[in-house]
Amino acid sequence: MTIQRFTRALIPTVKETPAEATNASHQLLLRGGYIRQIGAGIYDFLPLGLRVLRKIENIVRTEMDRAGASEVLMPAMLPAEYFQETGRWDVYGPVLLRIKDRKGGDYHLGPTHEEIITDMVRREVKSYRQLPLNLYQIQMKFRDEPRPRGGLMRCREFVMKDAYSFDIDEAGAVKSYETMREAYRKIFTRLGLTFRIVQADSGAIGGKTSAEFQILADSGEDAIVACDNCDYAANVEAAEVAAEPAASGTAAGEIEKVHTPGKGGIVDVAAFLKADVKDFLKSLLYVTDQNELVMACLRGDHEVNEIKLANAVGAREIHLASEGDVVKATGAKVGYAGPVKFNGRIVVDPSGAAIASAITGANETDHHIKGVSFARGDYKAEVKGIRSAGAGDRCPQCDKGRFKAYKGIEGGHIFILGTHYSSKMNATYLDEKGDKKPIVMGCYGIGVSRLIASAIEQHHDKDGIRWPMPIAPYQVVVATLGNDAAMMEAGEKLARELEERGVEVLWDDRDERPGVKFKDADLIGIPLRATIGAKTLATASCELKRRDSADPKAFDLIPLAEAADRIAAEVKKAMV
RNA sequence: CGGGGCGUAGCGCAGCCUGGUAGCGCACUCGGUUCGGGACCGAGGAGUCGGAGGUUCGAAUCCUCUCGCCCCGACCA
Repeated sequence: MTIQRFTRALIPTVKETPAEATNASHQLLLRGGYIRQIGAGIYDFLPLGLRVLRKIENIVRTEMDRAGASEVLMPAMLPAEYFQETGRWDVYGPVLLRIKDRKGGDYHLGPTHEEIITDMVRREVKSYRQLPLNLYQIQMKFRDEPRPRGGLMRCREFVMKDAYSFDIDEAGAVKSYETMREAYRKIFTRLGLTFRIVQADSGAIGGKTSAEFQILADSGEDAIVACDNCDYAANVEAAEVAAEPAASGTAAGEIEKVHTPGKGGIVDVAAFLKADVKDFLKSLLYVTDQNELVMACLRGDHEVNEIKLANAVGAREIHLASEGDVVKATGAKVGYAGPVKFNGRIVVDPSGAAIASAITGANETDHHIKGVSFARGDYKAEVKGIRSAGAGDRCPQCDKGRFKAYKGIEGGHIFILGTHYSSKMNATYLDEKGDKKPIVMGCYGIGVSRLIASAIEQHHDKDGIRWPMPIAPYQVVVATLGNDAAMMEAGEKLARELEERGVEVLWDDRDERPGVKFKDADLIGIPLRATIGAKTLATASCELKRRDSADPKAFDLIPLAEAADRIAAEVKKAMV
């Protein structure tokens, strides 16, 4: 085994923070010489970056194998016919990177591989005896993201582990799903990540059973809520809201019109009228994909959940109505819409319907109305849960706890697909009776390259990265201070002894001042640093410093004779 | 795709408003002094000023177009 010397490695660290990087992981990956940008959302992996990527891949691979899955490798470049078969060629839109070959044939780069794997299975699987089956791959995926960002956080080319399960029935699929869920739990734990398994919106492709593995980080793009009492956690998009008290109280008096000049926003009006935001009935106008105009009413302090709203009105997609549409529909400027005397479909959230005496827009510019009651019948509306869950809400599962809000990075997503693809692609098997049945599928993704960034978001300080041992590019860095023959010999010897004990070691043999070596070691984030200086060498010892120790100056002085054994033991212990 | 910003040496930036022929720090090369938390002195090398067109005696600077990148929003591993 050759010892990896710093002088023979490509580890181009930089002192200054590149301007384009705004989050910690992106900055540190660039500064530490892990990655370099090639284009928007396209990166080189330098040696250190690739080492971390491989570490993560291997953990994923071993746990997938342990869970009974088999690894395959599918092409990244795909003929259009497969996506055409399921209709995704048209549905996917511009995110699909399309290319033409020399003959003008349509191809694309794979953003995910449901069709291809389904094709593989339908060719080879004929009988229930061949099922269940779980196949996975670790491969580059391509998505022409509208907006790549955050370094490895959101790329156009990224490494993903995608697995697909095939079962004879729904019960089997659920079992496969549960197995994957458990495997994922192990994977994320072994990676040293703090995460939450979260109920998610499964998107357009059906499937009620779905979970996201959210890595908690302030820089995360997803908002999630988790109960402070039980294990319930959900993406706010999907979070259920505990049942609201039934619409009770009725307004005492009559509806009264109030003049609220130039006060469009709820907060402004509330301040102006000296009223509580919770007494407001917020009214928003939406347009569905079928061009239907819908008014959504919620309690003033709540936010609409557009996914729930779309489901509530039976639309595939909805978007806020334009200013012009609002004016046309309400006869007032934006900010004065309300359900009373509104001519059209209205959906009200239970918490909005429960307001005894609400303040809401008068559908007249610069005017609101007070004393509105749903119970009394001041307006007609469908009562449906359409608001997003938020911090402080009561937990729908245990009914005792309250929600806390977190930010998360979606590291993995698992869900049951059912027969969505298998029926379209005619992937069937014969059961015991000889009946032809569609295979029931599940799919399970992990954003492998994204996990590199996620891990750094969770493990860094002002000096650099603090890798968890299992995914560190090297486990130990040996820093020799000085380059006389005796020092070089001692450094090489320690590095070699560590190698012999299976420790991954980087020997910083550069002719650099101590400060430079220390700074680089901290930046790169290698968990353990063994330093041999002139003074320690004189006493045949070295210093062992831990990157994650609370006291940055703390270290153990250990004899060189014992160093390799002690360090190897410490590495082993940290490998979980 | 909507909104905002930036492209000047490998990296970080100044110069642009008020046109006059390109500069600072880091990095790099050579020499010397240093050597336990990103050393110092001296001497160097390095730039089609993102690209194209225009205005002008003269354009990094003004105008038009274009390409790229970053950030904020609608989508996703």
